[in-house]
Amino acid sequence: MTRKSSLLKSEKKNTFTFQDVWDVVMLIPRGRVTTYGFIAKYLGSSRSSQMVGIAMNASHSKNIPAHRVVNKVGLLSGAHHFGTPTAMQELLEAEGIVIVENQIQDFEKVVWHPLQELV
DNA sequence: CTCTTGACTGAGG
DNA sequence: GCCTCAGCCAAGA
Repeated sequence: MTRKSSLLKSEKKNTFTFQDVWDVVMLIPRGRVTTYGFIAKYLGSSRSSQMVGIAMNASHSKNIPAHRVVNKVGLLSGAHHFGTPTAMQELLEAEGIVIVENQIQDFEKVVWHPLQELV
């Protein structure tokens, strides 16, 4: 069917819940990272990247590899929310990622694109 | 119901 | 590269 009309009107809200974010984060391969923006875009709301960050804040005590999510330039913007200021960096380094001054080196080589690689 | 809080991002200057 | 502004919206108080 033609969904032209249904797209013009809101056929479905492009919202997502914390659980949706966590589901995607758990798919990030070991030794790779992704960004808040990519997750938001994958979930159909590319401008809601900040919601992804809030979801990460709520992921404490859960089995979520939140350390594999960084901001668009490879900066460990969420490092402060781990137990110690260096916990996030140490987790990433344990997976082979090189970090200098809170910034991932060779970011383009380790970033994981859900839209491309998750089909 | 209202209001605040953000681990963000893209555009414009 | 820097800074500011506005859009985005779930969750909790």
